[in-house]
Amino acid sequence: MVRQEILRLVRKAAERAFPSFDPEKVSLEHPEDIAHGDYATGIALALASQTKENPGGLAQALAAELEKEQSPLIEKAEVAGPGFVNIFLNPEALYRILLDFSQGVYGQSKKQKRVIIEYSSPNIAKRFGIGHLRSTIIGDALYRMQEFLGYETIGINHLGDWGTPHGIVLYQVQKHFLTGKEEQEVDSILSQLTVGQLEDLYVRFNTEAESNPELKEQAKAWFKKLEQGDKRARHIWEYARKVSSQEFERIYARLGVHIEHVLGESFYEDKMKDVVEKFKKKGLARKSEGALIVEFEHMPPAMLLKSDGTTTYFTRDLAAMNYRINTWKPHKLIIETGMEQNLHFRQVFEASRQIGWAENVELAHVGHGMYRLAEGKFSTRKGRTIHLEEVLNEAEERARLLVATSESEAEFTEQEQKEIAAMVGVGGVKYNDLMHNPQGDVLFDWDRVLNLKGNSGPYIQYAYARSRSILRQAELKEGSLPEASLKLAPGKVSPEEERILRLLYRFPEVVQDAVDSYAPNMLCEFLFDLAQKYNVFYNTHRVLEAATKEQKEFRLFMTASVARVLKDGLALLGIQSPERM
RNA sequence: GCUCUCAUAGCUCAAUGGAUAGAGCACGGGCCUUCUAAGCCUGGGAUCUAGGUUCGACUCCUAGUGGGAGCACCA
Repeated sequence: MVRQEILRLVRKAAERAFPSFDPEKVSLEHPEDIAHGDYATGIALALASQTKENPGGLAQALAAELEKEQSPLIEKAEVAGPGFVNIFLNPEALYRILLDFSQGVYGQSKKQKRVIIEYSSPNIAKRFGIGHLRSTIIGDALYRMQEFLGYETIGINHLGDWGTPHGIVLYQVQKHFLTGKEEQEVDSILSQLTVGQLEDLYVRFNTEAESNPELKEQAKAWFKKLEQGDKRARHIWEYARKVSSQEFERIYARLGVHIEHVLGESFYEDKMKDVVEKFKKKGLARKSEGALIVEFEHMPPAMLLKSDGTTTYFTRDLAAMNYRINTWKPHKLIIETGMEQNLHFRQVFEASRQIGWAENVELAHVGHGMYRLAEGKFSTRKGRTIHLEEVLNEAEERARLLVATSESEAEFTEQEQKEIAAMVGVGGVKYNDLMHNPQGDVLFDWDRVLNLKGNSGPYIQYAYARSRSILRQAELKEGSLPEASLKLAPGKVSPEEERILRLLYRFPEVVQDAVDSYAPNMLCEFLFDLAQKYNVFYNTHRVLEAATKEQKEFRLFMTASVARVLKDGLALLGIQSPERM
């Protein structure tokens, strides 16, 4: 990565110029205006305020030391403004980097660090709602970006398949479908139940329970039966889990998401007893009002066992922590869920540390905001949800209407139209989710979710399709760009081209930043910026009819680099790039 | 009541403490005989309030206002 190398050089120079300055405090940024260079550092300013020296003089000293490094990467370092040192990259080095990019080589380092990420984690017996899109897609993007950076990444789908809510489903199925039936009929009755029906039963229960709170006791009793291994409870539960998993797999396939391990809450069923024992033995658990709790210094307590002896999700998540850390020995464990679980995971992490499981692992909870309706909020319990399939169908339909009016070189067949509409529709829905900072809520608005113009997935896909169209018509074999195309230096190329060149090389560092801050929206931003700059170039200059052979080759080279980065960048977001649209 | 989180243009979002706060949507005006107009150009518009820290604050601290979430038998 370019930034790492520049940072190293600036630190070395700073050590010589200002021996008292902590090299760790060296800051590096991309100036907004490219006239201010590719990188800039304001450390002379920071230092000057401490030593009361002239910041301009300090900056001069730093720039001089930096020049002495004679790095092939740096063309010049100059002092500007109140005391910034602006660093300009050497065009030739830049070209070499971009040449690698055009062939998909990004200089990723193999760090061999192992990272576990838990994401998606829908509840069984409910259809896949728009709300589950966030965890699924943010998690998927983080997964892909980490792999890109060279981490060994393990994905886990922590299916919500255990706990009292499932008692509701068991109770309802028994009451409405199985009461008074013969044992041999049960299988055929169950096999006709759909996830939609299970969800309806759940919603109905909650409505009825509002006027009849006693029902909740029934649900609890059924969950207890399940936990104790009651045959009927087990039977219904297994069926609900199976039919839900099939439904989820269908959605995942459509989203292009694959999660290696499906280890739902029920997987930890037999591992919880041990967890409870360990906490008791270490004196970390205490009886309170009949329940068994763990206490914390600056947080409310969390419950290991309810007064009826059943476990809670706190118990299960602790068992999951223990299992994952023992099984995979990760350097880092990330859990992606809604932010309403922030406190819960702070408790789980703290408890894990108290008992000594987390000594060699960094724990991170990424809590995302939820989809919000302008008129109020979604609630599965009350049946106010938007199912993801509905959204995807509508998005694909809108994309298909646009594809039909495409000005692409050739007509699309029916099949091609369908494929493109799927890539564009699904890509648009995903991008709309990922472009938001995970922490914030996302206002659900049909027109926005299905937007195919402006800052959207399809906008980036469109820029890609245009660039590919040019490369096709140039009949260029991939990876066959001649070195001759590198003769044009920045400064000799147009501003539209230079802006692209000085943006492209940042791709890997943007991915790094997005991973470090768990924010795929940073990559969205970058790709949109790049697509936008390419569109500006596209509208200002010709590639295929460039004035000189040299210029044409240069523009083809740049187009190939842009195409590659757009495609690979979208892929990290889990979005496909159609060759034509 | 306590804790966490958010507050930037009419709307939806950007901006590791740095140089003139950027986009998109919407609205007004332009650009297809030329590589895809899902595009480009152009115009108006914004940091919740009051203090503080800093050479420098949208960013950090304190208080307040407003939205969201959580706070033991739901997950």
